[in-house]
Amino acid sequence: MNNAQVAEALEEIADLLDFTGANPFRVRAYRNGARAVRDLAEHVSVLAGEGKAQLQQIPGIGADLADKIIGLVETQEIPLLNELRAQIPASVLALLRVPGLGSKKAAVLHKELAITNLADLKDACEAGRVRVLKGFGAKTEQTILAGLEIAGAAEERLLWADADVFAQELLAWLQADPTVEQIEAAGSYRRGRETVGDLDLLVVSQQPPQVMDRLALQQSVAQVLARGDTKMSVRLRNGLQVDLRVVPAESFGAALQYFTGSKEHNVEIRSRAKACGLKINEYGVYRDDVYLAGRTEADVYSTLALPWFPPELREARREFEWAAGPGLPRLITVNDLRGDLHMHTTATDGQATLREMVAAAAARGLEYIAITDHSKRVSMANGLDGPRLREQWAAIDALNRSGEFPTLTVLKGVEVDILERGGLDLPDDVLAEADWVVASIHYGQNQPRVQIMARLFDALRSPHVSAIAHPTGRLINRRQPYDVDLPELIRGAAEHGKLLELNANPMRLDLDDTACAAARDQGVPIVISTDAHSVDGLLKMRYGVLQARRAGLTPQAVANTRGWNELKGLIGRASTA
DNA sequence: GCCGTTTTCGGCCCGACTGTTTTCAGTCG
Repeated sequence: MNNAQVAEALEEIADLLDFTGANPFRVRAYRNGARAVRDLAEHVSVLAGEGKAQLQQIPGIGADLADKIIGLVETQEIPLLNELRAQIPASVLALLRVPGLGSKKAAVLHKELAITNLADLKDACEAGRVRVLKGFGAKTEQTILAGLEIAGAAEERLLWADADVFAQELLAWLQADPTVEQIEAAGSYRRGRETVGDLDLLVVSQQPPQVMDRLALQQSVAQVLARGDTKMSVRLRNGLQVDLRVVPAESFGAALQYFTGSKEHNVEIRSRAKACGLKINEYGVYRDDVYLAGRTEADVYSTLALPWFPPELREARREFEWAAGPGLPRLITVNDLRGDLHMHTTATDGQATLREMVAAAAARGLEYIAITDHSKRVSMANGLDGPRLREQWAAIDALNRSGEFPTLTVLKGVEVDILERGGLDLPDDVLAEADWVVASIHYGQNQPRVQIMARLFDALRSPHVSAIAHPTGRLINRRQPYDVDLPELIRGAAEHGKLLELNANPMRLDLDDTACAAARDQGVPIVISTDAHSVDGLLKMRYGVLQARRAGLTPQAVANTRGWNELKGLIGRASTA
């Protein structure tokens, strides 16, 4: 039973309790518990084995949830969950995904009309049976029908990189309005989440209606969902919802703080404010209704004796602990990175030649790059065998010697496949000649965990391997990662002195922020690499950096902030953490 | 159900907008 499964069970209890009209704070307690377990770097099942007291160390897990988790780990079930499932069909929970339907209205639909799934709901709306219910009306019925389309359309969150395109477009569009004095995008986009569910835009203007009119005219806006004096919501053609808030200048910082979130971070902030006799809302910080601050975020935080938090840290994980103790980490930036250690060329499945990649990297100011084309097992990509690889390495030697790119060192590398039956795809004598070897799994991804781990440890034990590339095999929104025991992999990397790669491809980011933080805590250096298959691919570094920032990584925690000679010294050196 | 530099009980962030209401509940972020 892994953390995700335990978290899912607690989340399901929260959903079902919510549906039954349970105490909302009890519902929230289950949700908080689920989140705490999901964010845990260790195995919750291991902690459960060590006893109740261990589990209760986790913030958000009390005596009751600890018992339930222990029971779940031991018996694979939670009696409360079984009872709730018997009471409420699983398909009913789908109703909660319809925008505009919360637990209260959904429960009424289930109870009064015996609606158990989305198809029932559609029928009932079309037959006019919903509008006659108490608290519902014709308008609600229409809202539900419109919402059903969205719920049905497999509501997918946008990748941050895709949301970024729309955010920049909308910001530029609104910026052109002369009454717009300040503008910023907030929400999960500003926090740099891997995926973004909606965009929050914040504007200072003396003329809110004019700004709202302008937003409605933007070419990608399909529909205005709601519009008031200060707030407007629209839906873009691609389905993305955009919320616009117009606030006075003295409230801009408070509103930016508020709408950046996360929700959990804000709950903590407001609780603290309340404890000091202050009130914080999106308009400012108040004592007895007297305005104290709100113009900038730093002003707001300083009323609570807190530092300004980089948005990437605002998840109510460890930022408050850091603020109270050692101070916030100096987060890594793109400019800290001096090399890129994973990229492909036309020798295998890349779109640019060796020379083109090298020229682009030099133009970007990188000090070193490793060319890491695929090995022969990856036949679809025309992977390299020993002779072809040595041929490429000879070309790299010649390029380095030529002096054509004096500021850039090109390293002889390879992305060697970890074979299905274990072992590496190239002989030791070839790998021994490389400057840099990343090992990764491409085939046999459905194998059981023990087998996957055995293969990964084959790579960790090889004296020639420098780093494990895409250690979880995750593809966001696409495919389940392979079954890897991440804490064990991190321990193995620490023991054998290997690095772990954070793939900067925004569709991969296969070490999530929790995993990055766990590696940091175990003293395993992270290497952020683009895995570029084209010249433009080299620009993706910033997506990986965003992920590293969310994990609170400093430049010291990331290997390729160092010069190549220093980085080389990290490989094979067992961690001291 | 969790939690405690006022508390082991009584709190738990706060406001905008909508629709169905004649003063407010539900939903959302």
